[in-house]
Amino acid sequence: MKAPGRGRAAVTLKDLAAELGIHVSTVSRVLHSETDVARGAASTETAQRVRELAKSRGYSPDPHATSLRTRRTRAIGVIVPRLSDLVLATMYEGVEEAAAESNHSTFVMNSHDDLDEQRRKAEIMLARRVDGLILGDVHAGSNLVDDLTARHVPFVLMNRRYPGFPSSTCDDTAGGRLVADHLWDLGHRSVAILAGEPYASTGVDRTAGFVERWHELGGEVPGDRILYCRFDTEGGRKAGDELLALKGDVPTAVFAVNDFAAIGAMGAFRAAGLVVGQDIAVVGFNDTSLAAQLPIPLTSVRSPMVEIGRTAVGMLRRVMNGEDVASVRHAPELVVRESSESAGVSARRHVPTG
Amino acid sequence: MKAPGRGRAAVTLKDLAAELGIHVSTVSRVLHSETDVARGAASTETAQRVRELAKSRGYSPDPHATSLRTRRTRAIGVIVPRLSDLVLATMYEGVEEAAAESNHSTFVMNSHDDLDEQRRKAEIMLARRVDGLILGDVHAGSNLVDDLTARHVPFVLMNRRYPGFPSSTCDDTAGGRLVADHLWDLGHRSVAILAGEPYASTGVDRTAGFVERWHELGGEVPGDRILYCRFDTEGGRKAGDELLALKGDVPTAVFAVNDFAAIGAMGAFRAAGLVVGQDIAVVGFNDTSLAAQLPIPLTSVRSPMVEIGRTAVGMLRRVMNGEDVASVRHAPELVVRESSESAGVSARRHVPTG
DNA sequence: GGAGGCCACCCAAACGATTGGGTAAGGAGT
DNA sequence: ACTCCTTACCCAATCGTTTGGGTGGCCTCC
Repeated sequence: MKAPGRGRAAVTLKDLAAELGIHVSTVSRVLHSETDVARGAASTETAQRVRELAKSRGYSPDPHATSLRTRRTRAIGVIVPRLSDLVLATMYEGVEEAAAESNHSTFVMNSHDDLDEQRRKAEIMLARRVDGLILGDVHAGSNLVDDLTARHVPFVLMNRRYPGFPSSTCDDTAGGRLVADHLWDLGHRSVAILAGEPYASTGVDRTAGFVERWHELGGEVPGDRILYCRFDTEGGRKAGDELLALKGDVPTAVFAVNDFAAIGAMGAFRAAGLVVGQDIAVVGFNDTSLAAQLPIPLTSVRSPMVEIGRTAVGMLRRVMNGEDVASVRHAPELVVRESSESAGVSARRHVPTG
Repeated sequence: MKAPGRGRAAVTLKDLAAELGIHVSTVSRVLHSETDVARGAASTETAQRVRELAKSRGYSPDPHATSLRTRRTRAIGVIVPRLSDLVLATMYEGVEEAAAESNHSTFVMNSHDDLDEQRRKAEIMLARRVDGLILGDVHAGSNLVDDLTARHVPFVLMNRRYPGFPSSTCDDTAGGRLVADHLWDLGHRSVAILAGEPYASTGVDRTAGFVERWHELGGEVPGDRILYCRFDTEGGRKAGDELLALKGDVPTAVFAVNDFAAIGAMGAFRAAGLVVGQDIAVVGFNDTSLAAQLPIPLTSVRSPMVEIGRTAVGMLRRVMNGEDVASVRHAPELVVRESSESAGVSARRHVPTG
């Protein structure tokens, strides 16, 4: 009669030791150092027997006993705004892959981009005694990073950067510049930016890169043509509607710092009778799998999301080792599609609104 | 001089006990039973002092020590095909919420819908000694569920069902029937189904529900009009192209068992010169946040994804308690939008392909 | 043939929390 | 005055691993 629902008493070192008639510490040492016979812990022959028995009994070390003893868990915590954001979910896939390769597990939690929740989730992770944290949701000006530093918690940033702390991000500034060049070359001179949330470096840097390059080229971006918005379709839709409601001409091109916002904006434009790719060019960011498959395929800046996640893990491992690491900004790449293929000069400049 | 990168020696029960001059077991008992003073473990006064000190020192119990002793981890493992699938990511949000409420942590891993990887990930979770598993990626006919049962691992299914095992899913059959009624009422008589992967009960049930109701209404669905496809835009695009390449008339309505597949199909239709919502009706499934914001808003069946995740946690807790639980099928709801608003009778029946 | 050096192990103390069983002091009951 | 009960604690084993430090026996070397 066993406890209902729970079962399978795991095989322990002690079990193996007893069955082999040797001491548990010997077994431990043999199993611990995979390759060589840990500093003469046992004879080659004994080591062989140990490993065979361990395998046949399906021994797997109890991670809690190990952690208790070694003070490390081989677990890392990941906090993202929300996994239902495809961008973060994809980065997390990279994190999971890379973590698995170095024999680490990952905990992931959603902070919903809320400052309190970020803290709360971080505390939960630390209470779980993770070895380090990857923060994918850092807010500009948040002091969480300072607090974690003061507490000597090893962590790195992902997706969004924060000056002075190591981060694995896309080179968002460069991405913004790519878009500026592209639209300028097409002849566009009147543009607007759906800039994302002001607390996220992603949107801020993409916008800044665009504006910087646009100025270099001799263009200008009026302040009211930079609209903050959420990083999802709904946010893009709203910002698109706002843009159309502004006094003055509708711009001939729109740069949305996120594919989903771009999709939402495309909906708004279409509802207003504009044909995207013809009357108005739209460019997104991240080149999510959707972009290429949309009814009107979306021009977008490809960011290596999986790689960003993988890099974050590598950096975190180094930080956990006490090394200093430098931030990595992954190079983006522009992928031109139908949504911005027509030249700006041929685009309608004056659109009757309403 | 402290170890680089790592730090903050956690305060332990022993520390508290020493400072109060009482025994560690007394402290444990006081802190353990939140409300009452555990079966007279300490005086009200002492209990008070203990709790105050614990709070001021920021005591948080070492989960590994606890797990080692109690043989339970308060962690549950979640396996999904991929978190970059918005549907699963959203369900996972429900899981995370509900788990947090009952003081459980969650590990989540991607199996990429690969049978070997499912097993591998499950083993990793079990090696981590999770208390139970939530499988969001079960394949029809896979024997993983039987193996887990044989090993007395508590688990429940989510998203996809498997006869004979408890699952929290959408009532996919009912969802399929809703779509059949909707399209039939609009006058459509020639339909096709993008049915998803044959190993996923979601697609299979949605398809079966549709076909069943369609037959009841007097319609028919030729076998070659049921196309299997991946649950993403690319899969939908391919299946859409295949559909258009079939001999015979293009159907007037298409039911894609997944919003992303629907979006991909819409791309294929548009590329072929068809206007979705006019020449051809398209209906998706899940009513993801994208559906409403698309340039051509997509009719979709809303499934309560967060609730499905939450329910899975509740069920798993009961299973872990050794209780028997019944599967839950959450009721879906049809949300009609522009992509299927025009009547089928007025839709073009003969489309020149190419 | 004695010193020294492996070799192949064993011993035992941790790590932090839980928990079944004490036990001493004080009061109540008879 | 004796027993019996509470109250308010303490004791110690235990969970499974890790790891610094032994310790015999055998071999080698000069």
